[in-house]
Parts: sequence; structure tokens; C-alpha cells
Amino acid sequence: MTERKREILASSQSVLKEKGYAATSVRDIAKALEMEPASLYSHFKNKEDILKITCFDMADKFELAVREVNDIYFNAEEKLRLAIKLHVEILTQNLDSAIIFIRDWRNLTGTALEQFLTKRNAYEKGFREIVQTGIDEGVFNETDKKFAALTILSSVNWIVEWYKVDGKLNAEQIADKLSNFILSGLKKEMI
Amino acid sequence: MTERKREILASSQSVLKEKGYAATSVRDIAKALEMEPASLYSHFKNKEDILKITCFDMADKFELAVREVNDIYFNAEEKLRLAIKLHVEILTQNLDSAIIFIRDWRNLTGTALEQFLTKRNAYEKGFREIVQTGIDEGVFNETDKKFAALTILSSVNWIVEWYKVDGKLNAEQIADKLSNFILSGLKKEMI
DNA sequence: CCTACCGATCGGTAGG
DNA sequence: CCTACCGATCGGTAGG
Repeated sequence: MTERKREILASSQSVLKEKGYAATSVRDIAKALEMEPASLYSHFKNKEDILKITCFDMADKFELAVREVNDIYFNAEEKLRLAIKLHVEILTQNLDSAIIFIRDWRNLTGTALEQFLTKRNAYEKGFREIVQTGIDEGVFNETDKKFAALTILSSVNWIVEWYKVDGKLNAEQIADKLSNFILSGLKKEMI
Repeated sequence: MTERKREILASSQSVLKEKGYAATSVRDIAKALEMEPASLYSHFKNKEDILKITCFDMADKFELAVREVNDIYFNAEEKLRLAIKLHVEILTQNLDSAIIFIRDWRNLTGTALEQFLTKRNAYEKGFREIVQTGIDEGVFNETDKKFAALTILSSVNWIVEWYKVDGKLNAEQIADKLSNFILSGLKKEMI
């Protein structure tokens, strides 16, 4: 990918995140770049191409992260904390893409949609395995693994709704708070 | 609202939930009703009218539920469990609308968008108050209230992604699992 | 990267 | 609820 293509992609993502993929026109994207709409087509095959690249780039980052976690000889709690930390870092360091990835993947069509769902399922499976490790170790409650994994991912993904780059919490602090919440819940431990 | 209008609304919502508001055309909606597109306009002012009614109907239901919870003399844990139960019931009993409400409200424009956000904020405030009650009672950890409330709502809302009417878990069972997870977290209590 | 342009589809209206 | 229709906008192509 050329420098210029990366530049155009970043600008496109900044526009797409505002109104969503379906409500954004190729003209909207071109306008932000001070280009003619037709010029975009020398960089991308079509509108969906931009969505495809965005979603798959993010999916690749998440895939890499979960593999990293599962290759390390940590215990389950350490693994879960690391997975959450890496996930939050990916979201916050690629906020525009993250919003599009989470919200607009449904607009993918055909085989792109299928491949995306396969990748996403693989990532969710990685989370489920961490939960399973914790159950095996006897430190996590025997909850429904799938239920727990999806609930964890949903609360982590939700941060893109309110995270601000210049906010008072950085990625690591958010990850810590979320991890504590997910591990220990709201209730005070009775001693 | 006439019986026929309710019928048309329900069909419209079933179509909108599939591809999302922005990617669905008035012709898509009309086709499912075996109507001409123009005929829809004798029931609704315009396309956004359908979105508006859907989002505000849902917001009203949630508003009513949180008021019910906060008017009752329960302790914080009971309140939170009831709020989650009512929330899950509203989601699962109005699944099409719920998906549109959660995903497509961003497509509202002008004052409708403003009013919607005001209503949503009021609902979130209701959740924050429940968390505050728990902190005051000394039974909840002193977490950031806003953080906790949003994390709770995000994991509860996520169920519309996987809930199936004929699935193995009913609304009450989902609410119980979620409540346990939110209150106690993943970690086993050390005794 | 632009000019010039295309057919298709969009949300919506007039009038019955 | 339909017929007939509108101007605007859509994603995208040809050719340079």
C-alpha cells in the first residue's frame, strides 16, 4: 500500500465513522479529500473495497493479539487481562477503523461477509479458550463459556462509543478498570 | 395508531432490522407489504418518521421501566436485578425494534436526534442512580458510576446480537445470568 | 487525478 | 391505496 493510498484510506475512515457506511456517499469521501469522486477509483475498486480493507485490517490486528496471548505461559487471569489490554489498545489506537469495524461490517456482501464472520468467530473462540483455561484452573466460575466471552467482548467494544483520545483515561487505565469489573463484578467481596 | 398502521410499522421494522435503516429503501419496505412505495406516505410522513416512531417507542418503554424500579423500596442489588430483567424483557419482546433502536438511532436528524439523546441520557442516569444506591449501602465497589452503568448497559444490549426467540434461554434466564455476571464477575469467591 | 457522463435508484408529491 | 411522475443523488466507467 502506497503512502498516498494510506492517506486516502485514513481520510475515508474519518468520514465513514461519522454517518456510517451506508449513509456516506462516495462524493462525501471525495469531498473531504478535495478530490473528484472518480479519482477515488484509481485507488480502490469500489466503495465496498474501503469497507473491506478497514474491516479485515482490524480483524487481522485482533487475530494477532489473541494468538500472542494464547502462546504465552500465563495463568488464566493474566491471559484475560492481557487480552483485554491488547484489545483496548487496538480499539483506541485505531478509533475510526474500530467504529467502522464494530458497526458497519454488516454492509459487507458475498464472500467478504462470509470470510469476515469466519475471522470474527476465530477471535471469539480465542476468548472462549481463555475463559475455559480459567475454569480448568478452578479460578473462574463455571459460567457458559460462550456467554461469558461474548459479554466480555461486548463491554470492551462499547468503549468506542465514549472513548476520547484526550479524555482522562488512557487505554491502560480503561483496560484495568474493565478487567477488574469483569473479573470481580460490582459486588464487594465479603471477608 | 390504527390497527393497519401498527401492522405496517411491524412489517417495516422487520425489513429495517435486516440491512439497517440507511441501506434499506422505501421500496424495500413497500415490497414486503406488497404495496406501492407511494402508499406508505398515507401512513407516515416520510422514511425517517418510521425510524422516529421506532426509537421513541423503545425509549418510552425503557423510561417507564427504570421509573418503576426506582419507585420501589428494594435494596440496590434487588433494584439492579429488576432493572436488568425489565431491560432484557423489553429487548426480547420487541426484538426488531430493539435492533433498530440500538443500531440505527444515529440516523435520526435535527431535533429528533437531540430529543432522543436526552431520553437516552435520562435512562442511563437511572442506571447510575442504582449503582450509587449500592455504593451508599456499602454493597457495591466504589467504581466510577458512569463507567459501571455504561458497561452494564452495553453487555445487556449486546444480547440482541444473538438472542433467538426459540433459543434455549428465555428472557428471565438471560437476565439471571447477566445479573450474576455483572454482580460477581468471573472470579470465584475465595472462602 | 480530472472531465464528462451514464443508467439506476433514491425519497417523495400530485391527483385521484 | 394506486398511477404517474419528479428532481436529486447514487455508485461507477471511459478516456485522457
